[in-house]
Amino acid sequence: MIGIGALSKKTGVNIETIRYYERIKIMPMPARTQGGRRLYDEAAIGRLGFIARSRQLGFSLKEIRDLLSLKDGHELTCAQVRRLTLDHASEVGRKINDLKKLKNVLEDMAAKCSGDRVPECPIIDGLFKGGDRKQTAHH
Amino acid sequence: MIGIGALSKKTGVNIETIRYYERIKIMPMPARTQGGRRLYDEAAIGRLGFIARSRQLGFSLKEIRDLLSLKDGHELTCAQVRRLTLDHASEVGRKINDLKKLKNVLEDMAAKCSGDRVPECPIIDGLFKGGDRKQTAHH
DNA sequence: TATAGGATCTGTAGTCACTACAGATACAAG
DNA sequence: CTTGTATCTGTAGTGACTACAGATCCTATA
Repeated sequence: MIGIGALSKKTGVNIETIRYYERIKIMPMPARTQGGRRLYDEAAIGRLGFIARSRQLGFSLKEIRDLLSLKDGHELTCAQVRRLTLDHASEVGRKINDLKKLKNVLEDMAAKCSGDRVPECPIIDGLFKGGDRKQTAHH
Repeated sequence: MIGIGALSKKTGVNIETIRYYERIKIMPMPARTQGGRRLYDEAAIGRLGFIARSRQLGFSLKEIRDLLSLKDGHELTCAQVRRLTLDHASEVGRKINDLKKLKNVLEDMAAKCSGDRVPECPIIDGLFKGGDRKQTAHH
């Protein structure tokens, strides 16, 4: 049984964030000392670690909730978890491609710029007369 | 002089977002009809297009404000714009690398999963017993 | 000319995943 | 027993929007 500070250190999750997770019910309400401090057991440590690692892998809290519902109530099949993971992976792949294109554009723009103190900046100009294309959803 | 609907169509920026940009003063207050509807001129169309394209390139509204202050008051030198752009590009590069690693982890996890309805899911298990490493800031 | 419908108006609240703060209490070390 | 740190609760702020309610304006058709 450890306190919130120790849990924070163990998992790398901010104290405020741990309390936030409790508030949104992704972490269960922990035991308390007679003085009111939170006390976490092994299960809580494992669960928070799971959440932290999943967040690092870019899963949303909603997705993590789905993942945890498998563990908690066996509501999802393993195949569904696999699907969720692969969907997430290809989403990441799409994001990588978007960002690569983006990086090229930025570097091309910067290459055209001499760095001198000229009244017209090619980067600003380029951004201004770029035509009106549709926006590509990447979030 | 066009209305907000036409401006939205022209730039691909949501009407609500245009009003939001006005509220946070990144777009100037437009002229109005006698009935109170917003009317946008060429300058406004250009400015919103600039903002939209910059957002697509992943610049924050704060960065865009900096960029625009060059155009508005010539407060930034071209060299500073170049710096901003290249910093942003290398930030994007870092993000690409993070995401590539991430994609590998996800795909490795999914590969270990048979897809059968087994009581223990290797993905969930992997996430649970991953050890406690520090979180890498990627935002 | 009346009216139905769309477009637009204002203002506020919700989203996501946190983070920050204020003021009160608990607890451990000297 | 005091001092200092850790934790408590509750609320508000962040960024970049998005959504809604209820009012008003404008236009096209009957």
